[in-house]
Amino acid sequence: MGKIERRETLLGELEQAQGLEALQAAIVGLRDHFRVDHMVYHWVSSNGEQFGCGTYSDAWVQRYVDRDYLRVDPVIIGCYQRFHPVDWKRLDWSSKAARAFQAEAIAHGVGNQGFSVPIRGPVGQFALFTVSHDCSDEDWVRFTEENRRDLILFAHEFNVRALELEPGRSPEQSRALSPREIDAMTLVALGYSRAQVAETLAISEHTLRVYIESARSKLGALNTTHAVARALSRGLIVV
Amino acid sequence: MGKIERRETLLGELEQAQGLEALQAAIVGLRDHFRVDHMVYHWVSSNGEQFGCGTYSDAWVQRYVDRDYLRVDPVIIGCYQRFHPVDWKRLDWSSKAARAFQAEAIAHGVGNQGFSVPIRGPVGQFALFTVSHDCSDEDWVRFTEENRRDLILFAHEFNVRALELEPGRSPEQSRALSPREIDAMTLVALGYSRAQVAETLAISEHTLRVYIESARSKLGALNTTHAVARALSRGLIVV
DNA sequence: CGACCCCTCGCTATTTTTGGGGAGGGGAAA
DNA sequence: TTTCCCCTCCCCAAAAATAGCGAGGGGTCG
Repeated sequence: MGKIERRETLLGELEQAQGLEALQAAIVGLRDHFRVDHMVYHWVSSNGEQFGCGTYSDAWVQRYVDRDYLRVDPVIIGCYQRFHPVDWKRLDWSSKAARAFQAEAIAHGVGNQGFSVPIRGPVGQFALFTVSHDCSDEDWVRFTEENRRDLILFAHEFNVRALELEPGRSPEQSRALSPREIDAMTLVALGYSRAQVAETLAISEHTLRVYIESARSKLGALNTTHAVARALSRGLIVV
Repeated sequence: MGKIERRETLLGELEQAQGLEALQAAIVGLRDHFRVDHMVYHWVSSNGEQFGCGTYSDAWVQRYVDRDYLRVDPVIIGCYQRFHPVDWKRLDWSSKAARAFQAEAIAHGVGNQGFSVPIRGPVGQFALFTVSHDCSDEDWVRFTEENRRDLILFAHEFNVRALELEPGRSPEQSRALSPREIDAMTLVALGYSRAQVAETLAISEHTLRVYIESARSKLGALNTTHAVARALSRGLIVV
């Protein structure tokens, strides 16, 4: 069976995958398909909960969690700010903590090469699809050039499956804001004071306050800042 | 030339594409490849600026912008809250405004069927890769099932190109928040008052204030609400 | 070593926001 | 037609956030 056919088969299997175990099985299949040391899908849900599957050793995963390496790992830090899939070599390993982390990772069997695809969800979800391997720089460049597109595709497919696992996320859960409320909240989110917002919208400050309070009660928020946060998280306003 | 080869050729061309004109040319090529009526790539940058390329008529684009249909279009509203690529039929067209919008869109040559792939960037960018066509429901289901993966792949490729067009976006432009600042801003975003946050973090309210002000200045924000909005938009905190 | 950032604490005064009332006209949906 | 929501305006008192000054110990990086 050729490479393309095998890829199609794996994609088909992934589309059928239900639940975390199936994803775990799928990622092992992918690792063998790409002939790399490790493949990991890791995901931070909108409520901060973490979740993942992959082929790293349990010891490494445990250590990673215990020591809160999320805040140290240049792969995470870099990908949080990036949009493109990225080769680990292009990340910032200059800090002392990062280098110590890297050494420890390699000691735990993580390859010296890596490639990660970041993907974001609507309410702050952040997922990382990573492939890691131990080889020379040249071999790695060749590998990533050959497989970049496939990796992106698999990353996306994993995300779709993973999102299904996220509990109780109905898009219509919150009443929409009225146009005026959206205007008001947007300007407030942009840092304008109430007086400025009222002036900008050409309404009295009292009226403005009614909008803000109305939006707050619709969003179930405790105060204006909370309401802005919720409106942003739910995509009701954009700044 | 077979379909797969043609796809590979188009992907190759897209990877070479530089600038908006090249993207526009690429999207026309894609439309012909997929044999659909319209294909559009549309992107809201982190500073709110909009940008797009595609095959909709100028009249429709102009009208869309003039009437601020971004706030009405169920495709935009729905995809903002969603993660998956979505068929237009699954969106909420129940409101009067939405139906009026739909009728007008179809009158302007937009197909009755559509499929959109939402993709998000690290600092609030939001992109939508859309294909639209005029055909029966059955034909459309067949089309989307056949081409879903390819559409996702092209959406991603467009994003990579588009991000290159965004001016002066260095990943390190915004200093990261310190752990304590993240704690503070997160709790503030959750609606806690300063007193409550200080108590929760077991620090004095004065110290807390230092964190908030520090975060605010790092984020270039005008006030706390603004800082929370920016931190959320940039993915520095999650609520 | 010096510079820089992180964490922690303090004071006073002013400005702003919030919470509680109430009121009327217009439009859309049931 | 009635009901509900949207838009607009007003007052007052209490609570909260902001602005300005200050201090010290700890770590990392060049």
